[in-house]
Formats: sequence, structure tokens, C-alpha cells
Amino acid sequence: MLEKTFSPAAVEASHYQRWEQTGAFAAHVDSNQTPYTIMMPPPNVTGSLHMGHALTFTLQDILIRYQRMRGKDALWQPGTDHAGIATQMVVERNLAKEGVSRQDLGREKFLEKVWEWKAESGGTITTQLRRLGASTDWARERFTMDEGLNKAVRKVFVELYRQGLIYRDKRLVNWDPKLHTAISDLEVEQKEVNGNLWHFRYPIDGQEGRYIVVATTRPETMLADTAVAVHPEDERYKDLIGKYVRLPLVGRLIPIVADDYADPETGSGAVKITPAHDFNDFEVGKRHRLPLINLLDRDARIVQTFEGYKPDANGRLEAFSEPVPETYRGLDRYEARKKVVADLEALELLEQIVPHKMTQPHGDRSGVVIEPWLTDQWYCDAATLAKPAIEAVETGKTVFVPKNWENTYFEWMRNIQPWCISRQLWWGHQIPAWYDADGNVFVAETAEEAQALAGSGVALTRDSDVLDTWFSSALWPFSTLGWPEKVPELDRYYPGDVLVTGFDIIFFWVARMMMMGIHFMGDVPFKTVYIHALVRDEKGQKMSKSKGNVIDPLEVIDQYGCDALRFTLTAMAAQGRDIKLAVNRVEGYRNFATKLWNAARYAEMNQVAAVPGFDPAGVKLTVNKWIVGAVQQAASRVTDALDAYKFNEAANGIYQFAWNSFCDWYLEFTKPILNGEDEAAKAETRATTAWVLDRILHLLHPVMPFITEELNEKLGGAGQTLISAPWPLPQATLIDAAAGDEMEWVVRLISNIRTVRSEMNVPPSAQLPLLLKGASEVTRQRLATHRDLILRLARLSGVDATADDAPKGSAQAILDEATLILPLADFIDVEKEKARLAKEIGKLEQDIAKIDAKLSNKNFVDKAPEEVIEEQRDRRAEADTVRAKLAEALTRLG
RNA sequence: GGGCGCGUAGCUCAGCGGGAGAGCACUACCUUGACAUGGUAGGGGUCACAGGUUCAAUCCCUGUCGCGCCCA
Repeated sequence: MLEKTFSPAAVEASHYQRWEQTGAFAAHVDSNQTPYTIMMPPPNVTGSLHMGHALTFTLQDILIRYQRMRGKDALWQPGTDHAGIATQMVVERNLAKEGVSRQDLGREKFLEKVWEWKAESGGTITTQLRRLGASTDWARERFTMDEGLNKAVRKVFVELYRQGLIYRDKRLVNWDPKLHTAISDLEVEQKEVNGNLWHFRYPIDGQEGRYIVVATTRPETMLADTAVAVHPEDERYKDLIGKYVRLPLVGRLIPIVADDYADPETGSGAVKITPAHDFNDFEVGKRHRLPLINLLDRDARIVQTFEGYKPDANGRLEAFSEPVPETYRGLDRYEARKKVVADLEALELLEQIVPHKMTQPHGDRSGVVIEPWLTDQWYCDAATLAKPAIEAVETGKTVFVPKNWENTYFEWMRNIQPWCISRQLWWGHQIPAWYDADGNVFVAETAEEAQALAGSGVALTRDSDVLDTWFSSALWPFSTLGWPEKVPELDRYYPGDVLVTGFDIIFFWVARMMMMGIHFMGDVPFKTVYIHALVRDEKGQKMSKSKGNVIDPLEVIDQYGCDALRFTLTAMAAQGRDIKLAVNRVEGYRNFATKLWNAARYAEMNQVAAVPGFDPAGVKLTVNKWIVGAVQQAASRVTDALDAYKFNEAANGIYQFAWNSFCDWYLEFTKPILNGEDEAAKAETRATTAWVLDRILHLLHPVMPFITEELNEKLGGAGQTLISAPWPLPQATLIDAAAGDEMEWVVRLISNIRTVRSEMNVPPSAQLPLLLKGASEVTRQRLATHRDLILRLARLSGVDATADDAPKGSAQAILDEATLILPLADFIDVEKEKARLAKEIGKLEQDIAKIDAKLSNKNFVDKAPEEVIEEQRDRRAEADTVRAKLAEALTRLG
């Protein structure tokens, strides 16, 4: 006997363990079944499960469980990402508690510490994934720093280098002065801040007393100015183009150049150019072949000596150096700013300070202001790799769902910049490049090969930098399968079927997997990209620790059960809309689990048990034919929804069937049968009930795996675990339309009587007789068939057809051709019943008037399709019949 | 500034050319032999606003207002 309520905590762990131990999650590379692959976006190894994970992994798990039940050889490839900066920071923070820095340890010892940390704490997220019910093939779990994946990374790097798609370049990068590494554009967050535009007077060389005013948001960079730019059409400055300025504080002579970049509307219209410290200025510098002067060190402090680079006629850079005015050396960038402003003011070269709103780049990990900085870095020629990746989406080889995300993808891919792939970190894939004493570079997969390239005896030093974490993530769809080894998994599981992820990662990851997958595998990495929503709090705000509005999925699971959380996220996962999650929604769906549990409990109490060999096509009773057909409709709704990634429709489809059809009506309909004497009918009904319940468990299993598996086991489910059971495909032949009509009529009859009773305040305990006037033969037949359940559910003492008019003091209602008469003189308040009928009639008259307006419109009758006109006529006739009968009933009340 | 999306019942959201829907909340009644984490019935919406297309617009188009996100 089942307990009165379902206790998720008691069964979740044991079912999960059993699934995992019996190999239910495993893909079978030798199987004859069609493969179905989902590559799990590897969560950050430092991470712990948040609501966004809960959503994305629930949806992936639903797809995998569904396709597994459809008979596919399902591979859900799990793993974690080594997350370069994040992991290095975590380990450094731990070391700092012992007063040790990574520099104290040295690279090798530090990396040992990272691996130690990974062994101890790196399993947090995968343990939590198990609590979510994720049915991934754990035996195949990979880590982006695995030896195998490292091999893939080295091979890819070397091949791209040899193809000229990876190169070393001196360019401006986004430099994080706190973490001491370059970061990619995507790791930079633009934030609006209140700043100033400082207007400075720069003296024109050779024209005593004449100045040009430049406006800047970053005064300190003036020390490294190498030009002033004005717009070529700007009348104010036309005569100054080609002249020189004597840079204050430094004394450097710099040209005034004409460039469209100078906006006559902004500031003074003249802009100082610092090519080594601003991305726009860098481009201006290139156009005018200006020298680049580096002003800052890796901490964003003023250098001791300016390092300059002067382009020659071929654009090659030639190094030079210049002294830095002594008083600025070693100053932090903000101290330098104050001093520059103060010094210029003292020289009466500060014209004005205008408050100015601007956007400032911040490192997404460190939070500090990012410095554009001139360094040597490795770049990947993303523009070339992007071309076939764009084409693959244009031609539909890869499809985005919902489709509008293609725009985001195209927008970024068509304007893609060179991808800076080197990072000045220790934790990550070290770049497979070696240098000789002269700085010549040798790129090879191993030190031995590099040595061979350089020639024996040449002393080589390996590049100390590592690759951007996303470089290894980009290979995930094939590196996890064993590439570059030629293993059967590659043929079988590549390309994957669908990638499920949030839109925030389209650039970081989806785009890069597309580029690498197509380049190295010759095919797209996945056929579909399903982009789901972000989970927000109930007010629509992003969940964040600082706001304190975080809902912890594990706490929700503890409180309401994993199934309730999964169902909630699924039911709210409508395409194209963020999920605003409120805990009371979870409670509501927990109640659904309870409802299902109790339906099963009821079934058990009534000796309902699966009948081997039960044939749903062979049932005789109308009520059973009806529910068998309704199961098909539910199965079809759920199946179609899952195939179209409409997760919310799938959840609602099974919810409505289980609760509103099966529990609310079928179980109530069949109570008189189960309590009756007809043994054949009882047996058929028990068998049908067991079968329907079993179908519900199947259809619900992908969304609510635990309760369904538990009930399947408790009810004896044919000795098979649900996770491995076949999916209930809808069978149209099992739908009996006549049975459907008949039971729907019964539902309407009962609902009608209940409404009248309720509105007339008839006590629920009172049993009333029902008379039907004008009932057709079909209606009489139906009445006879379902007499018992109608009496029970409508709380009637009897039901009979009659030819007589309603007795005095009757309440009346209309059901198709028949008038329902409830003689309730003892209860009825005639005035109230009159009012009730009048209200009904009023509603119908409004409907009729609306339809009449349409039908009398000549344009409508001429132009609307015939079936629409016909439908309106039918609706009018029906409404009019009911209205007439109600009017008659009203008259009879006197 | 460019792009994407959203404004439908008190709340959270489906629907998307021909009868306004769900869950939660609310009101009334009900401890009826599965379930009060329940049952039955009910109230509640000029589908943001203004134009246009159409026989017909919550739905398509244009604009306005408000909100969110992404990119510069």
C-alpha cells in the first residue's frame, strides 16, 4: 500500500543510483539503433548548481530521456570546463590564506596545487547534476584539461598555425591590470559611468600664443600622445592641418592630422591621439603611420622609460625609447591623471572640465577598468573560419530554435574581430610554441618536434602563455569523442543532434564550435541549436548574490522534490521569453505530483493492476473506449511538443490529461463500475485504468523521472524500468470519436446540473430527481448507459425522460435538444431562478446579436470562406435554440 | 546610435486573423472511502495606446508610449 503522500527525498537517490549502476545512461557505440547526441555545455569546474543550470540541464535531460525511450542510442556527453581565470583565482585565493602566492610556488608546484584542488572540489557540480536527475553517460565524462583534450588542442593549434590561421601579432589587447592577462572582447563588460571631458590647450609649434584645444576623458594618456586629429572639413582647424603641436609636460613635437574620426560636434572638435592606449586612436595611428608610445606597465602604472614603436614605410615596427618626465614615473593611472590635470592647470593650459557620461570597459572577472595595451599576443583568424560557419546557418545545415537567434549569430559572425587566444595565466593549455634566443618561433605539438624544426643544439624556450579556455571548449563536440584518434564514436556521434544553451553563450561558444567543427571535422557540430531563456526572479530581475534574490535549486529540491522543480522549469520554458520563477509555482506543481501519487494509490486500493497482454483496442465499455482515445490525444500532444522543443506545451499536455481528464473524470466515472456487480466490466475497467496510468507515467517520465519510476516500480510496471521503456507513440486507430462525443455529453450534463445546484444553493447532501424533456433517442440511450455515474456525480436521486412540462418550482437548463428539469420546490427561490435564467438568456442574446451583425454584413457573406459563414450560422442556430428553450422555461416559472 | 524582444485576468504566463485561455491568488460551498498538497461552483480582461490593411484584428503593417536585453 502506497503512503499517503509522495516523499521525494526517500526515493530520488536510490533510483538515480540504480539507473546509473545498471548502465541506463550509457550510449552503445556498437548498437544498431540510430544515435542521438547532445553535447553537454561543460559547466565551469569551479561552479555550483544555480537555477540557470537547473533549467538547461533539465531541458537536455528531457530530450535525452525522450529520445532514449524513442529507441535511440542516446549519448549525453558530460564534462566540465577548466575555466582558466576563475580556477586560477580560486586556488590563488586559497593559497593567499596561507600567505603564499603562486609566484612563491613557481609554475609547476602551483599547477600541482590546482590539480589537487580539482580532485577535491572539482566534483561539486557533477554531484549536483546527479541530484537534478541528469541521465548523462558519466563513464564518458571529460574535462577540458584531460590529456586527450590537450592532444586535440595542440593538434588544432599547430594545424591552424601552419595554415596561417593562427599568428602572432603586436596589437592592442584588453589588458586586465589586476589579473595581468589579456582577455577577449567578450570578457569585457561595458559600464556607463559619470566622467569628465577635460579640455586642454596644446600650443601650436612656431606660433607663439596660439593653441589648439583638445578634449579627452583620459588626461594621463596625453603623455603618450603622438598626434592631434581634426576633421578634414572642420573650418576652424583647416589651416592647422600639417602643423605641429609642442606637447605640454613632455615637449614632444606631434603633428596635427586630418581624420574623419575627429567629430566636430564632440568636445572641441580636436582630439588627441594616443595610438598605444585607445582602440580608435590605434586605427587613426595606422592610417597616418604615427608612432605608438607605451605609457603603462602591466599594473597600469606609468613606465620608467617610454617604449615606442615607429612604423616604417612597410608598416614594420621599429623600437625606440624616450625618457618619461621624472615626476610621473611609477604613478598609478589615477594618480597620474590628477597630477597631469593639476600640472596643466598650473601652466594655464586647462581650459575647462565638462561632466560627461561615457562607457568604460571592465573585466568580467576582476571588475577593474580594462586598459587597452600594446602587447605581443597570439591571434586566431576568426574572420576566415567564420565564413563557412555563417554559410552553414544560412543554408540550414544548422538551425536555430527559436529562429530569430540566427540574427544574433550572423551579426556577430559577420563583424568578427581577430580572436586573441593567448592568456598570461598558468592554468590552461600551454601554447605549443618555442622560441630560440633570437626570438624565432617554432610551433609544434611536442618539444621534440619543435627541437627538430629548430635544429639540434639550439636552445629553445617554450611560450609561457596558455590558451583562452574557450579555445579548448570550441573543440568539445569532437575532442570528447576521442579526436584526433580515429575512433568509431566520431563517426557515430558527430555531428550532434542538438545543442541546448542560453543566448548569452552564442558568441563565446556556439560560434566557436561551429568554426572549429566545420574546419576540422568537415561538418557542423550540431544540427539544431536550441536557445532557451534566462531564469530570473519573480520580479524579472537577474538572480545575483549581491541582490540576495537567488533561489537555490538544491534547496528547492530538498523542499519540494526534484520532479516539482523540473516540472516547473519545463512548464515555464516557453520559447522566446525569460522565466520569472516564483517558489509558489514549484509548490503548485509539487501538488500535481501528489495528485498523481494519490491517483495511483486509489488504483492500488481498487485492485487495479497491469494485465499482461492487455489490448486497448479490445475494450467494450464506452467509458474505457473514451479514455483509451484520450490517451492517444495526450500522447500526440506531448510527442509533437517535444519534437518541436515546445517544452511548456509538453508539460501542460500531460498535466491536463492526468489531472483534468484522468483524475477528474475517468476515475470518478468508473467508481460505480468498480463498486458494482458486473465482474466483466470491473475487470475491463481495472485493466484499462492500469494501462492508462502506465501511459501517463511513460509520458511524464522525461519531465518527472523520479515519481514516475517510483510508481512504475510500486505498481509492478511489467518488471521494466521506465527509463528504458518504449515511448507511447500515439495510435490514431485507438480514437473512437463516438465514445468521445458520448462521454463529453455526460460531462456537460453533470456540469450543467452542478452549476444549477450551486447557483440555486442546493445543499450538496440533497439528492434530487432529474427529468429530461424532449430527449432524443440517442440521449435516452446515453442516459441509460451512464445512469449510475450520472446519479453519483450529479448527486441525483433518479433520472427519467418525460413528456410533461416542468412542474412548478423547477430549475431548468438546456443540454442540446433536451431540457433538464430539476424539481426542487423545497430549495428553489423562484425569483432567484428567474434572475438566473434571465442572465443566461441575456448572454445568449448578446452572442446572437454579434453573429447577426456579421451575417447581415453583405461583405462578410460575399467574401468570407463558406465554412466560416456556415460555422457562424450553426453557432447562431444553436444559441437561438437554447435561448428559446430558456425563454420558455422562464415563462413557465410565471 | 544599431539590433532583438516584451506590454493579454490581481500575479506569472500561454494563445496569435473568424467564439478571450491556464496555473497561482480571490469568493462561496464541501472533511463524499484516492487526494484539504483535495473537490465543486463562481467572479475577474476596452488583449499598452493611435492609425492602417481586411468582410473580419489580441493576432498582420506603421507609428507612439513604457519595460528588458544584446551590440557600438
